[in-house]
Parts: sequence; C-alpha cells; structure tokens
Amino acid sequence: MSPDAVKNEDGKERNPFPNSFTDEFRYTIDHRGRVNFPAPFRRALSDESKDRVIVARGMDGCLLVFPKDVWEQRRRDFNKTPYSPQQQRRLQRLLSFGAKESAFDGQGRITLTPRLIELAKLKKEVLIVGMGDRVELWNPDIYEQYISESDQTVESILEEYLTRPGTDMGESADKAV
Amino acid sequence: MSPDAVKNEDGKERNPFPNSFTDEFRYTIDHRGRVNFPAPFRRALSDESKDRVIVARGMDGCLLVFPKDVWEQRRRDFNKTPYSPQQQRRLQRLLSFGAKESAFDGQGRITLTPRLIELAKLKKEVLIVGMGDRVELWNPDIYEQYISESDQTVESILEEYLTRPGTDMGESADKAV
DNA sequence: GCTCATTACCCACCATTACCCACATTATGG
DNA sequence: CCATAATGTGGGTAATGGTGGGTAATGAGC
Repeated sequence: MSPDAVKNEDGKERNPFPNSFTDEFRYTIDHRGRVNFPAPFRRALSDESKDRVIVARGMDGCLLVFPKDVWEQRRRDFNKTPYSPQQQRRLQRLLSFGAKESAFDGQGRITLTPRLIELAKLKKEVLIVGMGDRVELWNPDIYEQYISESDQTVESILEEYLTRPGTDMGESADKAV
Repeated sequence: MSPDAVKNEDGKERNPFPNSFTDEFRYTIDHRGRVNFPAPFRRALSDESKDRVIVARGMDGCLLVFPKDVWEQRRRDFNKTPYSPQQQRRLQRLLSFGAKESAFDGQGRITLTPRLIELAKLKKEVLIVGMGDRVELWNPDIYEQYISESDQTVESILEEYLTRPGTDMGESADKAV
C-alpha cells in the first residue's frame, strides 16, 4: 500500500509523503493562545485536510493534532473494534472529550482553548513533535522530563531497531515504478 | 555520468543499490551549519528520498542521517514491535527526539541545527561514514577515540568475520596457499 | 435592542532561511 | 600535458516563516 501520490493536475509538485510529520519545532504561544503550526507540516497535510485539524488530549500529558481525514478514519475504526456498541460509543466520546476542531489563520497558526492549554500545562513555549500521521504538542520541560525517564531497556531496544539493517518485518523491495 | 550509476531502459541514470552507503568522507562545517553530503551518497539515494533526509541523534555520540523513506519505514516498524503501546510511544518519541528533516541546497549540502551540532560536539570538521542504509556524522576526534577504544575482543571478532568463508574472497583465501 | 467579551481576519515587522552565483580544487578524458 | 567537467566551500540577497497587535465580525448576557 502506497497512497503516495500522484502529481496535481495543475502540475504543481505535491508532497510525496502526505500526512507524514517528522521532526521537532519550538514555538511560542502568544497571550491569545495562538500557536504556529510548522510550515513543513502544513505542506505535508493532505489536500483533504489542508486547512482543518483537530486538537485533542494526548497520552502522557501532551496534546494531539490530527489532520481531519486521519481523525475521521480513526473514528470510523472504532466501529470495527470487537467491543460492544456501548463501549464503542464510550471510546468515541473519550476520543472527542475536550477535542476542538481548528482552522489556520492567515499566518498558519491555530488557536488553543484555555482548557487545552491547561490540560497540557503549556506556558510560554511549546514543543511540536511530528509523530507520523499526527502531531504532538508538549510543554518542553515535561517532554524533557519524559524523555529522561526512559530506562536502559527502552534505549537498547531503540538501538537495536535503529542499527538493524533493512527491515525484515515489513515488505521491502517494491521500488519498481 | 558517474561510475556508480547504470542506465535504465529509458536512458535515465539509476543506482543499482538504492539507499546503500559505504565509504568515509571528511568535510568542513561552515559558520551557518552547512555540511556537504557526499556526492556518491546523493546519487545513492532512492528516488523517493532524493531530496529529503532526516538527521537524528545516534548512538555513541554521533548523528544519523536517514533517507526519508528509510526513516518512515523504521517508524512504521515500531508499531509492529511486540511491546506495549506505552513503550511503542516512547520508542517513537526517543527516535524523534532532536530529529530534524532537511533538504539539500543547490550545492548538495544540508544545514545542521545548533542543537545537533552541539549534541555531536562538532567543530570545524565532520567525518561522514556510510553505514548501509544510513549515514553517520562524527566529530573526527571522537571517532578516532572510539575506534581506538575497541578492545582485543572486538578486534578478534572482526578478524574472524573478515576471514570467514562465505565470500569468494574469504573462501579462496582459505584454500589457496 | 444594546453592551461587552471573545473570536476571526488582516496587516506589519524582522530574523532566519533558502536560493543563487562565484571560485578553488580535484578528478576525468583526449 | 592540457582541457573540461565535477565537486567542495564561501558569501550576498531575496523570500519565507514566526511573532505581535489592530480592528471588524460574532455571540452571549442583560
């Protein structure tokens, strides 16, 4: 499966990795709760989600930003879970609890509600971390703390996976065009 | 045309070993944090990642440079690990910690952030080492130090693997003489 | 209906970045 | 041995991206 894409009909080059977010940015929140959304991430957004994202509570004290189409997909996925309809509804509500849909302003920023800011204990600065098809917002201090708590075991696991040449887990060799 | 490229039927150059990096290079970082990326390595990049790489923290004090498609593959692989969701999240975050996506400029250079430069203790010079599907950046002094620390055990292991049958060279070397 | 608080849209500034050109040096080919 | 291309290094400059603030629309409360 490579949803990788096609060029646009207007000939403009499109991102070959839609909704794929990598690396970190450090921005400031202004007194109105506005946070810049990294320009590379904006460009990486799929056409369907060009201007709309959902900000929700994340795990371990961060906030999550989903492109709208990814969010909808997640929501639909709950219906495929083996749980009862009651439990599925509960899952959906937990997911949406505190979530806020947000649009970009002319400068590419989103506005966080006071509630979300409080949930993530955000102060003046935000760390924005690309995590594949979603983006995490962190209080930099908490993130630092979280990272430093990683024990030796996790780090050696990471090391092993990083150092492993090519991956035998995923299918490789589908490079032909 | 370069010796490490072959021609496709359509006449375009294509590398027979995409995302395969060998050999060492020694370059300088300029005052803007720009480092040249070896021309043979640029040619070795897969078509998908021709223009984009990710620079991340590596083990033992070096930096890692991944072609974007390799990086994405690694990231997806974490979700297939037998570990708990919490651990998977931690792995993903550890992987992304400090990571920066970068594009090549017209001269084939990437720019390193001050943070990455500091992490790897890079001064004026960088040693660039091909390590299979990824590339390592080293402070040459630290690399030298690291190599010299290899003890007798490691060296004898290397010796054994170098001379072990399994390659034509090793085999014939064993039987000849 | 009116007022006030909140939100959304707009413009302005400026540091940083990316793009461009220039040149020195090395490899390549005749 | 010279000519030519390719590669590594440095720097100027226009464009982008991040930040702050003014002002018009929106909506809630009285």
